[in-house]
Amino acid sequence: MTTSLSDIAKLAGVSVKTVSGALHGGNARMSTTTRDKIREIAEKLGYVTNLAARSMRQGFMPLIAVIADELATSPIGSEIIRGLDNEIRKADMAVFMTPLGRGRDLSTVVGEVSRFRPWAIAYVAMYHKIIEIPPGVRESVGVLINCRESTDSIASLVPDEVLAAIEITNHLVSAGRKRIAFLNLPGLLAGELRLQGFETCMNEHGLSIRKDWIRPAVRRSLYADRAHSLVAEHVHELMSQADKPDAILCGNDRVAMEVYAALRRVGAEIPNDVAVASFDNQIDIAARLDPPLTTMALPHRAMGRMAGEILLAEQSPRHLNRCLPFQLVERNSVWSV
Amino acid sequence: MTTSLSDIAKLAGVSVKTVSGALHGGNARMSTTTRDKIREIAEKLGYVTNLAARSMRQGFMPLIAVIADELATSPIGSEIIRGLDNEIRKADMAVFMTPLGRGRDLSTVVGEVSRFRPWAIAYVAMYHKIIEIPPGVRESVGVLINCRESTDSIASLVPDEVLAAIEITNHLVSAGRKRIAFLNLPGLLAGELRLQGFETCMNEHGLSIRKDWIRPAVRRSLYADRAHSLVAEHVHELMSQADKPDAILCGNDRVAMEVYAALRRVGAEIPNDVAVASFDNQIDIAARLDPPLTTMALPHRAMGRMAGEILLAEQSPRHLNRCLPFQLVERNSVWSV
DNA sequence: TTGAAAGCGCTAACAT
DNA sequence: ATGTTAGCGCTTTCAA
Repeated sequence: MTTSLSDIAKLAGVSVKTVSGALHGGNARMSTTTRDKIREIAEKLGYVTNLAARSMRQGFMPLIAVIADELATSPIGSEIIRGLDNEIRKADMAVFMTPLGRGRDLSTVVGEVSRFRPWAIAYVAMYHKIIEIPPGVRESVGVLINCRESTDSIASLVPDEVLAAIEITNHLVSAGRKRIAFLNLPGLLAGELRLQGFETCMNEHGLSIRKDWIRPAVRRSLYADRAHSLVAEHVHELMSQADKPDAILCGNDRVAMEVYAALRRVGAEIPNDVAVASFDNQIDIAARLDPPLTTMALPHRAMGRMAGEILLAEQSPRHLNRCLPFQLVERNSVWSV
Repeated sequence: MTTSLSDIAKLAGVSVKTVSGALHGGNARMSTTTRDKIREIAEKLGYVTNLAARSMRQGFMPLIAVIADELATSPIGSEIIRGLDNEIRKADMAVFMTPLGRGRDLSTVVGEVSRFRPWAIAYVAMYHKIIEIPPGVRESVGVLINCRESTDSIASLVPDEVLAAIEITNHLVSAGRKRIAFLNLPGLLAGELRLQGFETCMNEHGLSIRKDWIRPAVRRSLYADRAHSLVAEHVHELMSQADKPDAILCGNDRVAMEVYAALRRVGAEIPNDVAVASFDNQIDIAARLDPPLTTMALPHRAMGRMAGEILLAEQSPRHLNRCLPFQLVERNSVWSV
């Protein structure tokens, strides 16, 4: 069926070990002639390393198992994966992604993926949250991405929501906006932290924070598609006041998308009448809105990359919690061009 | 470190084979007492099957490797994966996804994933296309998803674009629309086929097809984010004619999103003045537009599921090409509610 | 019903 | 510079 080292050894008239050294042992010393001969034969026979066999000796498969929060419809996960993949590829590892869901809880799934004997297991949440990892699997999980434990007993990587809110608010203020409304995501950790940042920044600039201009973008606490959006009515109310906002900060790009529609309906122009800014940089949406949306890009790629570094490190730190900065993506919804 | 069958065997005072039978051999006949005792010990020791070791005997790992077209930012892939995952999970297999990209061509990646000895390899394209699989790896790939070879030498699953276009056009016509414009995706197989369906349906209804109402949504042939969108000007032109369209069929949901904005700018209401319909059902967009968008959902899930069936079948068919139907998702952009 | 032993493909330790 | 051997954890054949 498939070619093995011993097949090659037989044809080359050498021992299996020599073949192993020639093909895999980068530092194995041997005559160039034998090495070349072996490689030639391997090539001709279409030899492919059997990693399962190798793992029997090494004790692990060159795999990083990634367990995702929910059955990720989201493009969110893919950026994280890409960052992680880029990083661990250097160590000749591969990522192996599995979703939770439908009665498959974390413990179950950790058990399932452990059967493959991955080098490490990462857990990634689809939105920034605090989670509880069951004690039984706590030792198995090497890093938490986009979430953290309340006790921080596992290394974790999260976006710096507070800083992001400060930066984007700052950006609005630099653009001369003083009357900023915030259509936030209710019941979400991200929303809570961003509100902190928003208030901090407004205070620093000596700008007044109008409590009734800070509103939830959706009715339900979870920002699902079916959640009833409150954007249209909020925008309508805000814009029919005598004292209108000159900027609307949005909980995420999808909220911004609805804000665009609502603003258009009340005849307000973006950004001349009202600047719009947001969080996420969901590329399909942000780049395609008219005008293209200025938004804070989540550090998904960076979280993936750092997760890789942590998992490959000699000494994986356990009690590390890093907040990674967002990146401001300037488009045309804040400055009039 | 990790518990092995022999550890359990020692503790239970039985042979390894007996343990293997008790834990994995569903049909292995043995006394209930030994079986229970073994299972209890395994549980206590936290035994986890080593699939790599098993694969040494079986010759393969219980993995389906999925090679994706491009570094999938897209949520597109995830629905396919979900369908596939659901299906192959029944056979206790797992999916293992790897993207192409940056000098990692198909042959290379097939080689890479083959080292894991997966049960089968699937290839999935991010958009419907005809591809060329290099002869060297043609035997390794078990199924093509969302694409097909020109020679159909590998089983393939694609969306039925023609039928979808017929159905959505039909839907528009049933809603009383007679003057339908089509902002199609240029240079794409999907666009070509959908145009066929559109024309077929219009002809069947005896409706006139105005050539200058069939326009490309973007300038470049590839529908990338940076591609220059022509939507705004097209809509503006179309709507400033005396004889305006009463419906606009869009190449995909992102085009529809821009059409919404453009229609709003010219003061046209959806769906009263102009109905809008589309292809894709990109959920983040379609469900959130105002009004929510009626669109043909791609059969991603179904393609994934069928791919699983094909790969698990005793006799994987090679020369099969199946066109799977889209599903009409009615929202509020066609019928006025 | 259970045990013993071989062998899957590979690498590491020890020999030559 | 190369060969020999053992053994990773599992399943399978052959014995008992």
